[in-house]
Amino acid sequence: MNTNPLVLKLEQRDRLSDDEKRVLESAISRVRVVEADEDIVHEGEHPSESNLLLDGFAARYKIFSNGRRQITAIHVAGDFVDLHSFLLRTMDHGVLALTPCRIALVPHAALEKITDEHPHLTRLLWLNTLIDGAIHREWLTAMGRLSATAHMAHFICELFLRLKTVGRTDGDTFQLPLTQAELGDTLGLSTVHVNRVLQELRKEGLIRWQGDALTILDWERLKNVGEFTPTYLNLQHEHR
Amino acid sequence: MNTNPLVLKLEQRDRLSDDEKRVLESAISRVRVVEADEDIVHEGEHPSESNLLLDGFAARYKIFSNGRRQITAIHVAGDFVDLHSFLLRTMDHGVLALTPCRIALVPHAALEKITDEHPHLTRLLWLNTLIDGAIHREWLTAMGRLSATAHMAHFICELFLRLKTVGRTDGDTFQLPLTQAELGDTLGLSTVHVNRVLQELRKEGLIRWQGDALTILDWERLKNVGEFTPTYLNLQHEHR
DNA sequence: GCCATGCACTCACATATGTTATATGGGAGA
DNA sequence: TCTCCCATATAACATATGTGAGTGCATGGC
Repeated sequence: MNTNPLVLKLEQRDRLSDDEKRVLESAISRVRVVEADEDIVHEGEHPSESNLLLDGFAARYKIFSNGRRQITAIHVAGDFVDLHSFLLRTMDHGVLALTPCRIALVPHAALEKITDEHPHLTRLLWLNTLIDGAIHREWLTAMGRLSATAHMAHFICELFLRLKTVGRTDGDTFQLPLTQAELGDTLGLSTVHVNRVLQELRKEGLIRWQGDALTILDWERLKNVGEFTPTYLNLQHEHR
Repeated sequence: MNTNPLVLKLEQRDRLSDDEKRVLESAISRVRVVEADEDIVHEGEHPSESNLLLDGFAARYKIFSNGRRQITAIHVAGDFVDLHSFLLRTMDHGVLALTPCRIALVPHAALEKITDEHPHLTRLLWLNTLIDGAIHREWLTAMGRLSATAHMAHFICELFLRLKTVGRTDGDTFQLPLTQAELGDTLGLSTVHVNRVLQELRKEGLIRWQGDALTILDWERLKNVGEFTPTYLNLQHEHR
């Protein structure tokens, strides 16, 4: 199907042949739905298939014994939430559905077959995990060197662009179905401080956020506050 | 050669055939030396070869306009400091030599050939970048949810284990050739606070650090302070 | 129509970490 | 041997962010 958001995402970065699209499509063994607040994959598991998110929002997370939690990635349609488990084998983190999620399952056996027979497609899947890594690095620098406000602005800019490449934005508005507590776990902040920071962005006229709908009111200024440069998202079309 | 530290590193995770070792070896076009404090790769570049670190310490980093810097990875012998540039194309960060570095250059054309002809070896190279990603995630949770002291302890534990897998430790001692300022850029702390935290770890009898030599005096307690669990380093031997 | 629940929001206060400044000491070069 | 320089170390103070507690508003179940 044309609407597979992974295909959309990959086609932003390189050309996919019809044959490759067919191979990707047929690698899917089945589609399932996971309810909000349920784990898509558990930490410590040894899965035999990877999960491709078709619809919904998901988060990779680690928890400490004392209950503290850190979200290390937010995933949207078109993201392979645990493609790495194909080679890493043991999940070093859990993956949580933040909303109801529609998920395509891709058996590791099918992935192995792709790596054996389709070098170019393999490189694109590899690329996919490399972009995850680039995002991790960007988050690291944002956590380490940006103020809480700047970090929040940066996060909003990133999510907007990522959703846009898979056609899930509506003008300057997108769905942000996270609670402030979840946002805190994402940015490494307390819930109270998340709230403070949001008030500030609103007061400055940079964003509106009501219900699930977040609207960017002033992209230029938001980008500046968050010192956001999207190079790391690799949105260029290149032969890979 | 047997001493290629990348081979050592990969063999910790899966079996490498003699043929694969030969292919890896012959993918190297030449070896060069980079002086301490020089860039191995510049941000924004579009390199046509990747750099495999044979000896020395290197760091991936991003800088902001105002001079603030965040180090997103520390690399040691056996690490491919920019294998991802093969597919990402544009460097979204720089790579700095922290000490004099001996580096093997692997042309992207050679990597492309490997992906065309050696699926299993390709998976192992992919795995290599996935481990980088796993380390990024671990750093994210450490930055977001650990105190400065715990974060430092965690970092020391990780570096020790990574050096150990490539045979660069001496008992409980290893070379840590970073200044406190560089450590600060790594952990997202100020230099002053790095110093405070180090005093604390010393006072607690957890580490000794004189010159470049860092000795772990009490592994168990250091591990506990840093809430360190090495799952994410994927040190298990598995078929991949 | 009531209650329980979860979430956004606020306040007062606590503290980890940043900032600026200065002192000390060792190594590299003249 | 004498500087100069850089890194470590410490102190006094500033501030961003965390903590604990509580309010009020929706929403959904019964």
